[in-house]
Amino acid sequence: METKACTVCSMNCLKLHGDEDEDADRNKRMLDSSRGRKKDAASHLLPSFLKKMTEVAIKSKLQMPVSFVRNSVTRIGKTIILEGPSTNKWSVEVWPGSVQKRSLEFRDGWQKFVKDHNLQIGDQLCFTLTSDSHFQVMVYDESGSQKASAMDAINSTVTIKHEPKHLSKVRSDVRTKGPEARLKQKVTKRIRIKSAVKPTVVVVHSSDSELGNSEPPEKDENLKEIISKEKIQDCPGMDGSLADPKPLLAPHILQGGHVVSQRRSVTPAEKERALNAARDLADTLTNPKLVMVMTKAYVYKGFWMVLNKVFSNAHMPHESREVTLCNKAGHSWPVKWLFKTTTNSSGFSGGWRGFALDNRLEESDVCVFEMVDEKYFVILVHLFRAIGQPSEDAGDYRPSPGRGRNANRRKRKAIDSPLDTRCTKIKLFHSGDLKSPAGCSRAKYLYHTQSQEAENLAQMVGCSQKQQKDTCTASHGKVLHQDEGKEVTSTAITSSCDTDFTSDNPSSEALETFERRTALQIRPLHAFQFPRRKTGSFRDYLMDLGKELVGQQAAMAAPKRSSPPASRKTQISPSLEV
DNA sequence: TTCAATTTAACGGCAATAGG
DNA sequence: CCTATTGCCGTTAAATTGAA
Repeated sequence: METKACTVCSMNCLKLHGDEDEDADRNKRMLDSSRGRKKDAASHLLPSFLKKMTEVAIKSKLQMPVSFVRNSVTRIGKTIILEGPSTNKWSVEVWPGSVQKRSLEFRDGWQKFVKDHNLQIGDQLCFTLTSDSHFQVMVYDESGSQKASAMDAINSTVTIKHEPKHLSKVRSDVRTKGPEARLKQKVTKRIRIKSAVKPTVVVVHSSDSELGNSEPPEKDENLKEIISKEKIQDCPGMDGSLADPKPLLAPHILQGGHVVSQRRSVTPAEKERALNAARDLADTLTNPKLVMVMTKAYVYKGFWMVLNKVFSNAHMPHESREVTLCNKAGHSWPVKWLFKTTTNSSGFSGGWRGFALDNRLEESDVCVFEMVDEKYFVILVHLFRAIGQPSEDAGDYRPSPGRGRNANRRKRKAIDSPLDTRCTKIKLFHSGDLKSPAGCSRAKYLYHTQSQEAENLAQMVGCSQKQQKDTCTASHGKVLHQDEGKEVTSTAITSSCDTDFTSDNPSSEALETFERRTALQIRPLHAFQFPRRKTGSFRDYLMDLGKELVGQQAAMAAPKRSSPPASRKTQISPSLEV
């Protein structure tokens, strides 16, 4: 029987991916607007970067800025199109950066572009990513004037490769040739080797939040219904015409972890308008709701989103736990809710930063937090921008891999996971019949999964909790950062332990089941050892330091600030205890 | 409410080690 | 000698806390 997508699903899919004709139209509109043929307020929001031509850029390759690549990597394929001021196009291959590995470089085909545009050292080029793998390039000379010789440049080869039509293709290309290529190759290689020696599998528990589970709880029918209804209302496609996809705001620019707003200052009238629009919507909502105007501390730095005390007490959990924030496009972000009894300033902590960045929140924007599920604490966030459209912004902003450790974890999960996308960590160990020392793989080689099934499987193979020393962070005497030109040092020694679930004696039946269901070869662990290395000089230093600290505990107990709460794991590494 | 200090945890880099 | 593996060290982003 033929299965057909329902109307709403089809519309959402088209809104998301577009179709060929629509893409062409959309691209054309964007290009027109960015060339000034047609005024479009959204044109300045397209991701772009500026490059001054150097000798290297003239002779061989051009490197994209790391920050640009970081924010737009999913939109840059192996082959990209450069559209010059003449509107002619050049096909250029993109390679991982040879100097700055987190960057990407224009290589094959770039020389042709340089030659055809008669580019010289000092020329300045503005690259605007107008659609996936499609850059519009403006060329200026050293004085800042548009370069006349580039205005009518002709592609001397006219062998433009087809532009990627689907994002999935682009992502595939990026995975093959992008900056993550090395990681993939390395991991793939490792998997092959591990398989060859029949690794033992140990399952490690991990929370959903840690692994960036971005889907709302399945039982959240209330939210589904709300979003579904609103999508239908929002989408003119119900009458047969598709909605014109609104361009999304460009990702925020970060400096030192803080957002550097690229937006002009907001007028009092605009603030008032956004607030009124939010209040108007709030008045129509039947669920518990809270209207909040964003401040710098919420969305630019710190990212500590404190909620109104009355609302918190009435509707938020009276304990610290994970909640789910959703935007109107239906995407969700797991966010840590920190309940503080002492200061009465409970709020969103871990995860809120990602939500704020992904949804391009800015100061003076107004959020209406609508509690759509008080059982699972699912909150729908309606966004009203101080600058821009007067109505609610229902832009299709999605959880991004972001930056930092969570980002890498998500990226790795996407690349490596041999299971489905929702399973717990799988840790590979050598089997005991290898002559090399048995030892744990390092965290960076862990597989990440998060399903209840995998957790059950872990128990099935007889896993038990095991404390395993993984890392010891010692910052004593090291310069941590600069504070007003003065070096600030830390006197703390901290250690952290991974809590793993391992098994010394799993049943063969359980292992077979696990092997069958995970498609991984596993074998009982005969010897579970962590060989210790020779004592190094730094280790000696730490040992001495540990002794010293034990003798000076009284002195250490008087830090600049009050002592940390008992829950904190401030301790000297077990290996340092004397 | 804001913000700086502190803690936590991921992971890159490197060196030691083992095996071919 | 080369390659693969793995433990340790150090850095850093993100999370958390409490004082101002």
